[in-house]
Amino acid sequence: MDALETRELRYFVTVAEELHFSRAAERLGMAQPPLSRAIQQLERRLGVTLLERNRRGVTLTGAGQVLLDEARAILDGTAAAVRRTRRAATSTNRLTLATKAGSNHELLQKLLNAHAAEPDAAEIEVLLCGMGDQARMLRDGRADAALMQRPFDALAGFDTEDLLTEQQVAILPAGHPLAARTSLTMADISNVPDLPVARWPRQDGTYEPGPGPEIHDQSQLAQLIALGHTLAVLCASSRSWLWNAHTAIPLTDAPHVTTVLAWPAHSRSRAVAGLVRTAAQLLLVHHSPSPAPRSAPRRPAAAADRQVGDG
Amino acid sequence: MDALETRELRYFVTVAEELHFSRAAERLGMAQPPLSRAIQQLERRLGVTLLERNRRGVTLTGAGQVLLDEARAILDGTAAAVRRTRRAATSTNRLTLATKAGSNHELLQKLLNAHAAEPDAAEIEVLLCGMGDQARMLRDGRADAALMQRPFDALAGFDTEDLLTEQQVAILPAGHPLAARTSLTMADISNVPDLPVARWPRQDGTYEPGPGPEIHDQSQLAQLIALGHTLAVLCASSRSWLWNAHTAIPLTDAPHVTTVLAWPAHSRSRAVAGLVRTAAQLLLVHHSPSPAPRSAPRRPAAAADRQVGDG
DNA sequence: CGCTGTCATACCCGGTCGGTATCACCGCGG
DNA sequence: CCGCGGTGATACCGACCGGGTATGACAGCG
Repeated sequence: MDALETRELRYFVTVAEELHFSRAAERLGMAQPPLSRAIQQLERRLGVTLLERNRRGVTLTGAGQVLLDEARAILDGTAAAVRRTRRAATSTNRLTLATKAGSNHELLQKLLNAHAAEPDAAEIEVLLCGMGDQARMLRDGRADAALMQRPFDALAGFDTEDLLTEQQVAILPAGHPLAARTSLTMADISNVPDLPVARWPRQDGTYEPGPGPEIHDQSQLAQLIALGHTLAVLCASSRSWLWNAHTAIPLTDAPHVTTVLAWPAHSRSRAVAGLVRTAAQLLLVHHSPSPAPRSAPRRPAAAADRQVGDG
Repeated sequence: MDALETRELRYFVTVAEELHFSRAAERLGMAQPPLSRAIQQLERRLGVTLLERNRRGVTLTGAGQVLLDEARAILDGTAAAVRRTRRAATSTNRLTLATKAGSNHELLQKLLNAHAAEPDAAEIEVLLCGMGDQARMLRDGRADAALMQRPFDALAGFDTEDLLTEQQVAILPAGHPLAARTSLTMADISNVPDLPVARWPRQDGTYEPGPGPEIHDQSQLAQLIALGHTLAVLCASSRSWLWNAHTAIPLTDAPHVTTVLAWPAHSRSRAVAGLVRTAAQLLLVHHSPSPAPRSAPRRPAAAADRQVGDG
């Protein structure tokens, strides 16, 4: 009745992407007829038509769109499962921490120091990656944990531990008139004629249109600001890598940014659990206790936060 | 090199659960030799030993434990994919909302009313389920959205929209001495000799040991409290279903409970998006604007919250 | 009205999945 | 010490099914 072999999902995803059986078959390295048959079988078993075969082309039905999303997630999941399993077999008591290159220098340093001081600590390999890549690394099993930022990064599907909340600041070329101000608002900087705001890639790697330059990494951004070609809004800890030619001005009305330690929601890795524990302790040391009484420092293991009470 | 057919994962999970090839084969409705061979192939392809075959029994290796978790998630995912696809095919512009039976009556009512008033609103089927079942319903594709509570429910893997944050209250039998108080603390109620605190099931359905009765649903709890056999800690909105024989006393030091609307993180359903939108509007109407400037009301569609700025 | 290009159908072959029989090994008890 | 029961592994075999080739049905188009 139900089976959904990954082979079928691979086939379906390819066809759904190409919307063309012959091309899909070519991409899959097989002939077109067996591919058609496989999709037909899949549709028969599900009792659902996934593709509308009109004259001149194939289109996805609503159900097909749903299955496409699901299938992609499943295939990514299996690839991640392979990687995680292989990594678990080869490197025990090691762990890969993904972090944005050139971001949160000090926090990372503190975290690594604290963790190294811990007895029986796992060896940490730091994986520097581009802008939104931590989520992908975490999702596909190339990393065990990551430093990410709310609300910028997509945290869905991860457990997180808040590490540091900070204001955002505007980074301007030092000589610019606005650089003399002691504070700014979003309105102040959103329409400066000679300083278009820098544009970051979105989740899918594309950029929304706008006058500002497209940013790929932090060093490029630093250069562009120093040259007076753009301004950027960053979290306050970015001050650590500013140049002399830069000025950072606090933004009063920009949303706060919270740097979090994130890990796959169902992780049971002892190494990750250890890192989260040290991170939580780090938090207690450097900040006042959180205002609302928290249930308990979350551990990745059981996720069993359920306590007393309910409604 | 890598493939991971779901058939193999099913086999591996069964063997890992039974830790016994013959029994696993029996459960799978097949003979033992092909099962052994399938697992061997899997291990060879992964290049990882998943099971340690000692004399007298089979044990999981570390990598095997990792793959077991991953495989379970993948298999659950495929089952959910089938359900979601079938539901998408049959019922368009319908949506199933899972909620704890007898909980958040008023909020649910408001949400449904607001949504019904919306033009072009999807038809909502309310699925009442037991204590922690909403997460499962959401995960396995039987529901499209759910009302859940932080920090009690496991929200990992879901996108959420906060709806209502409230204090917790202690529910006591009306005649009890403590019922005369105007407020209580957790310490006050944790060790009342004649009123052990009620125990709820954990994620896995088991109960942690303790003197109080094991609670299965809200009506049972109400009865037990009225009889003077237990007390319970619930969120304030539970007052709506209290009996005359009950008294609700605010708890000053219990963590606040937030009721959230949750949906699968990658959902692109238009119907869910509509519900989330009305929920967000409901929020704006009934509460003051949130203290911290939020980026934007999150929509399930793109999840593209990434905006200006980064670090 | 063929020509082209689409997906579906018909048919065949070979790999592989699963079954049966058996082996190798170990612990145990007579 | 030697069978006996019970484990998983191996050997072999048949049948099914996944894949290939050839071809059909059908629509758009020059």
